[in-house]
Amino acid sequence: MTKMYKENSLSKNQQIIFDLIDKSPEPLKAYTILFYVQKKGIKAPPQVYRALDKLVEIGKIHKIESKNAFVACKNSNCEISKATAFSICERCEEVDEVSDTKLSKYLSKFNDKKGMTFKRFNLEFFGLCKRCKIK
Amino acid sequence: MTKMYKENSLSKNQQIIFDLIDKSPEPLKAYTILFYVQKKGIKAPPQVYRALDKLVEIGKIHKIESKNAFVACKNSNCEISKATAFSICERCEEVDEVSDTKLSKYLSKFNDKKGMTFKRFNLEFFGLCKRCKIK
DNA sequence: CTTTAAAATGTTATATTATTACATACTGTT
DNA sequence: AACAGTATGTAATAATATAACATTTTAAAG
Repeated sequence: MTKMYKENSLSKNQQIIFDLIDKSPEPLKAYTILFYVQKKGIKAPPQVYRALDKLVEIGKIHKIESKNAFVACKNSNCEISKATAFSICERCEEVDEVSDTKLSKYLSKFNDKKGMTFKRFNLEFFGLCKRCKIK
Repeated sequence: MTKMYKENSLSKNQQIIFDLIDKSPEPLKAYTILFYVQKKGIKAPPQVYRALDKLVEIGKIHKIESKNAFVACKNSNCEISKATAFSICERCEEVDEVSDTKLSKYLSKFNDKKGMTFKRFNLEFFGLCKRCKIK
């Protein structure tokens, strides 16, 4: 019959790359990740991209599309990357995941006029963070 | 004094590239654009990217971040690219600009908890379009 | 404990997307 | 005519991402 595979644990490369992203205070790009994990034996881009793809798929990380960079998911409530929202400071480049249940519900229920059925959305807000506003 | 420059007309390259994008039924990528405009004398990537940057800046086109592709703005009411929303079919790749005043207002007024001031947002919905749902 | 399908890995090469840097020309105001 | 801002042309290269193929690991099922 169809086999069941474990869903919780990460593979070696996935774990290495997730740990790095999770510890990072800022979004990491694929080649920055590659640079840092070379000492751990991950030597080539496909290894990085494969792990990233998988981590995105299972919702452990998100891709910030406007920056081609990746952050760990801090919410447990963005159900497997179906509903993501980020705030991005245009000056200091700080990125935060916006977790607002109302917003998330509002967008998840949104139906467009042309009859599309939405499975997923990604929202990116741009502006100035608290600190950068002052300066 | 500070000079005033014209704000309405596009330069030659900008016009060529805008026309191409505007006529296209689908988002166009930079190198696809480059291919099509070579017969008009635009030969190198920087020429394309510069025109694209400018057209985005003045709100004549938008970038679909998840696809690295560009579409013409069909709304006159997304005030200079400050508030953009798109629906993207995951099967046929069709992209439409979502113009929903309520949604736009809701998101423009959204304030996050960390005190950021938002100037702009981009929202991308993914799912299946009407036609692809049937198949 | 062996077989097996799925998942993950390793590796080389290459494709795609985007920018730097610098020289030149055009545009419209003063 | 002088100028400042904008746009253009061009070559080179940087940054991001995938294709293709061989091999190995994982863990469920027999």
